[in-house]
Amino acid sequence: MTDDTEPIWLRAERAATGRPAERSRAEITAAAIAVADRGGLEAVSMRNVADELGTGAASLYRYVNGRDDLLDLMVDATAAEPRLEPPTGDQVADLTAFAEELRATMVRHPWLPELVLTRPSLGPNAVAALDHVLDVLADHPGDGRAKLEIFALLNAVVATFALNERAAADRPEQAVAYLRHVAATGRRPRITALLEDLAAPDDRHRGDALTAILSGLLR
Amino acid sequence: MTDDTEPIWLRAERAATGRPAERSRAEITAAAIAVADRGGLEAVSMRNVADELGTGAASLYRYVNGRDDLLDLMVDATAAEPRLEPPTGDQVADLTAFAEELRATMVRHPWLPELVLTRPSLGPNAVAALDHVLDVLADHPGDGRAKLEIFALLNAVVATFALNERAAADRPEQAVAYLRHVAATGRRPRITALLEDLAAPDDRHRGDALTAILSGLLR
DNA sequence: AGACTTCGGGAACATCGTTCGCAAACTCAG
DNA sequence: CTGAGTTTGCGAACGATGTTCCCGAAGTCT
Repeated sequence: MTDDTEPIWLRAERAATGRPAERSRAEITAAAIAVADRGGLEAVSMRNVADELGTGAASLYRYVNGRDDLLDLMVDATAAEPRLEPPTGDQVADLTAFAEELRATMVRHPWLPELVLTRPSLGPNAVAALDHVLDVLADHPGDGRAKLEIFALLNAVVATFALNERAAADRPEQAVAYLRHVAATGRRPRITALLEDLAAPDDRHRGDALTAILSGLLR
Repeated sequence: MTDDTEPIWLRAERAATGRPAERSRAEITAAAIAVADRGGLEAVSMRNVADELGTGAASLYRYVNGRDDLLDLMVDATAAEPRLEPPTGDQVADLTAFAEELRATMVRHPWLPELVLTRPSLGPNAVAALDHVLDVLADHPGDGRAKLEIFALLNAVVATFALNERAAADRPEQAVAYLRHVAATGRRPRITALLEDLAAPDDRHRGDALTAILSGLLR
């Protein structure tokens, strides 16, 4: 019997003896991701995922300790999607390239930013990505703690951008509705000016902010 | 009848006519925060909050469109806690001071980081905080879009730190359990080295990373 | 005083995560 | 080949959740 308090990555997938399992963790993860891609995070219920697989909901508990495990598996599965190019020597450029891969993954899976931000857990694929970032930062002075911090912040910043971008795209008026009301009161001139800037066309290209952040962090 | 698609801040609180309400939005928000402070976010159910107030669960829907509204109210209520000191001229220092106030608020309300990260919404108190940041950045070149970005990132970074800090404090072994296993395989020397650095005592003082980020962003 | 409107909240509904228990499917020792 | 042992699949059930309905109670306004 495997310890239930261990992360799922350390629990044995199948038993050597007894009736063989009909499915694998990977299949279940893929089904969960399919459901999420189609209906968002809230659609990822045990019953929905089971339906996607054509099984009963209770069967999932043979592969996973609960819904949380499922979410962890989903996150780590997507962590395999970014292409990890060999370091070029330009640390900031390498990291922004990785960040762009991350962003593309999050566009492909709109439910991902929320999970990444809420659920800090490192699975095998996330460790591979971390290893890649450590590779890029090999020549960088500073201990592992600082580099781990950079990795965490890179993920968080990209996820935050992705989340905000999506919110602005899905409900454009809702996002600024209250700001507009505040501006209308005339009591906060700085907010009013801000709204005028938001109305202007966006000529900045994405990634500027991230480059600035990374430049600061790498000192 | 107020439009249900509007953010809650634009919906009238009480009706002018008819039976007067026995409670206020503020009371309900305070009850929800009390429940969350005591039992975490998942304890914030309509029934629990109603119990805290001594009312029925269905009554809450007279004040709020649903649980999501309640969460928005909670977030904005905490946005009033940070003290907003007048700008000194040192932008980075002023922003890190604000960030420290934010962090303290999140320590007081451990459920807050998750909401801040997941739910980008600006209520009256959040707008006041934004206004303060705009005040600090008054002399800064760059349009409102960039400043709004700085505000969003400031919140996100502080919340990310708070979340990770809490996870590390609550389940210290769980966080690195899998990393330790990866190191034990010997197949990822960079991860092994990272773990050794993590074992060493932490001599960096908090806020270094944020200062670096802000310096980069403010160029 | 009567029409009107809002509020409080018990009851009910759909859905959720999860547990239980048992029949079926398989491995392995003898 | 057999039977003991182990694991899997999963229908049924439990408790908790968010939310809606409905109606009596409690006010305001003409």
